[in-house]
Amino acid sequence: MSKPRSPSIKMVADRAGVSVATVSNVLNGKPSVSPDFALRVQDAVRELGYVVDIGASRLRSQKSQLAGVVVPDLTNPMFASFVSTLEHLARVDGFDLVVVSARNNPEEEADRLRNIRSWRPAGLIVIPCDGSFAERLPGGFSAPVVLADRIPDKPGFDLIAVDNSAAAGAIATHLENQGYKDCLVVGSWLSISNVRERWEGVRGAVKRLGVEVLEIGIDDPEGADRLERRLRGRQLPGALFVLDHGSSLLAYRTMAEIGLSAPRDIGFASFDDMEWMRLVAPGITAVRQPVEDMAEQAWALLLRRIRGSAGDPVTRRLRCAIEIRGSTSRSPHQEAGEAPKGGMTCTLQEGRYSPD
Amino acid sequence: MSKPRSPSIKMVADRAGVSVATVSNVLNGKPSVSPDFALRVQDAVRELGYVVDIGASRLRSQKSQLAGVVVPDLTNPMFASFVSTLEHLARVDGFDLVVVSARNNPEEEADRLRNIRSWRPAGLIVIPCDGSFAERLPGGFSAPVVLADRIPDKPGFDLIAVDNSAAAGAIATHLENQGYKDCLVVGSWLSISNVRERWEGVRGAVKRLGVEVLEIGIDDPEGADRLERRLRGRQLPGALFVLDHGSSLLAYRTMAEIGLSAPRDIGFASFDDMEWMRLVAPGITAVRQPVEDMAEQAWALLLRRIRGSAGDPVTRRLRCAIEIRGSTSRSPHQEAGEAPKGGMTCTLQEGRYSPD
DNA sequence: AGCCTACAATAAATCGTTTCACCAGACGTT
DNA sequence: AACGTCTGGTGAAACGATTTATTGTAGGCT
Repeated sequence: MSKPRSPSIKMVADRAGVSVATVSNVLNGKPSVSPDFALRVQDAVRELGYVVDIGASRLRSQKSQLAGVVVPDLTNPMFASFVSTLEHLARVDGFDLVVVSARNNPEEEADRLRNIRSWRPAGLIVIPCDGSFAERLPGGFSAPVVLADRIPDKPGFDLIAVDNSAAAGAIATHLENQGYKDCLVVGSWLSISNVRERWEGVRGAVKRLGVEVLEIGIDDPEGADRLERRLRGRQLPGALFVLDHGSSLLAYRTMAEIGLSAPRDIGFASFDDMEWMRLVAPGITAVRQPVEDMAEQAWALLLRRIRGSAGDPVTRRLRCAIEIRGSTSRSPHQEAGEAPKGGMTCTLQEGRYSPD
Repeated sequence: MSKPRSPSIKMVADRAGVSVATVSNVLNGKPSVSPDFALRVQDAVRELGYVVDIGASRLRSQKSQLAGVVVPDLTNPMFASFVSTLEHLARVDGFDLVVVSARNNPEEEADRLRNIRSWRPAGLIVIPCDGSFAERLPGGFSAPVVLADRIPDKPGFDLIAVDNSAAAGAIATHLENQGYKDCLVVGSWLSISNVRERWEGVRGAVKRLGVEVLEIGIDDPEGADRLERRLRGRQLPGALFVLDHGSSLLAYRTMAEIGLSAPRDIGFASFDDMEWMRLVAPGITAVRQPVEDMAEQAWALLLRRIRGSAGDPVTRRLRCAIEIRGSTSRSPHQEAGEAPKGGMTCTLQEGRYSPD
């Protein structure tokens, strides 16, 4: 018993009693094919359960209906919903997606990028692992590439990101207005552009608030130790502002282990507003990023490039909202750890933050 | 200016001064090609930045190095890490993945399944939306299919799932042992097999504990209303046990809005142990599913089928662990809402749960 | 030398499509 | 009737790879 092959266009043609060219014309909605022939073809297609071989189709027509997506980590909820939105949009335009995760590893990213080329995608959407992305993009890659969320060191790419600096600055201003004197800013790596931009946003926004930065890496036990030692030290900072999701989880857990509670012992704010941040009591003040918008814009831009729109690389920055919740409150009535009541949402106007 | 095409094997052959067949032999590590020719080919490959066209390759060799993955919802962290693990494993075996999300919609799932056929994947791993999956699988689909996490109504598929019944039963027993008198069991849809199995596991495990079930759907405002009304009613149940992640988020939020706190006013336990459940204070008692194991086994099984292992469909059940935390505690010292200290992990022995 | 074997390299067929050039016939015009 | 002009349909050539069959060459053996 030999393996059953999928029915080919030739079988359809035979069964319908027409030529393969006619079948192809019917399937691609070409004009100039008579209604009765079209019907016969459609019947044959249905009876055989025929579906086009998209690989062969692309090979001949040189038109790829595939886009590649590379993200640093699929298990990060933000990237997951980025991909999910992207996939939906792409399908609407008749594109399929091959999604790969670089698992926060530049080498793995380079490998995936090389590998993805062999699919001959029409375009790529990439959230790079780090700034040196440009060096890892295989030379002579001709399909358009749109970067999202993070900026590479070298310019020259289309880019959709959020206004990290303004959003982080707004949080810092909020902390200052709340009366905090100093703030420990924690992030994974400053070599990741958005973390760096957030840190710079903090520094640029405040003058009275004393700020200090701590890099703790990604999944790095030594970084976790450094953070714990810092939080156990005598000079506990007034507030903690964490610049990315992974670090937020770690920091919040570390605080709990030490026995620090926000806002009682220390103020706590985070970039990346995750589901759980409004479930804990009190809720955690955080920056909410417009992930769906980012995906939407990235796809729209890529599609334009695929369709052939030339022109200089575009950079677009989307505005974030900030969610003020109990974890940064210094007014006594919030300290009791009452039920998280949603808090307050602030949209940033013109990149500025209106004081509390 | 015409579009630059990717270099083809022919260009490599020309540049190396050999035939295309030789290039192919070198690239596929065929024996019987002299070292100096191999070297010349490799040089040419490097100079041109050539990568094989995987579509053309598959077309000729009839060997697909692609597997399809269909999940109900990519933004569910459990499925996200399932996919992430899968993707890593597949790459190790030289496979690529095309991942699609059905967005909890059976029709969309059917559409994706049809569409994915045109890629001629070597196999499929599917977490079905609901029990009627079998009817949506396109007829005459010849590649092997491995289902994960959820059982279809009709048997006949390879299946990797967790032992829902035993794990849910263990939670119920735990609640009973803690002295709870009755428990409201909440899940999205009992038509989803694992939710149903969990509910049946609860019913089968306990005799003294009074149980009652409530279906609230997925993203259904009316279901949310029903839950809220039930929790505001006079007869507040002693405990709440939520059977899936989406419902857990909703239930926990609803409790907070009403002003109910666990375990003070009501016991609270959940299937699906998510990051945030040990971050809130007190931590939430939950079933921890072996997602990575599930992905591993699913991939291993699919690979065996792809390689041609015949035989009857296999069903494998993996054992869960349960995390006992403060949210179901009736001993007074935990009520204070102290820092979540990790709680206690229980591995289920032989599917039985040893009492607290 | 003559013959057989083993090895290296190649030419050509093939996979499932799309596309291009062409063809037969119907139709309209003078 | 002779001549263009559509119209609906087909055969065959690509696309970029792998695989099979074939060729040429060198070496070993009698």
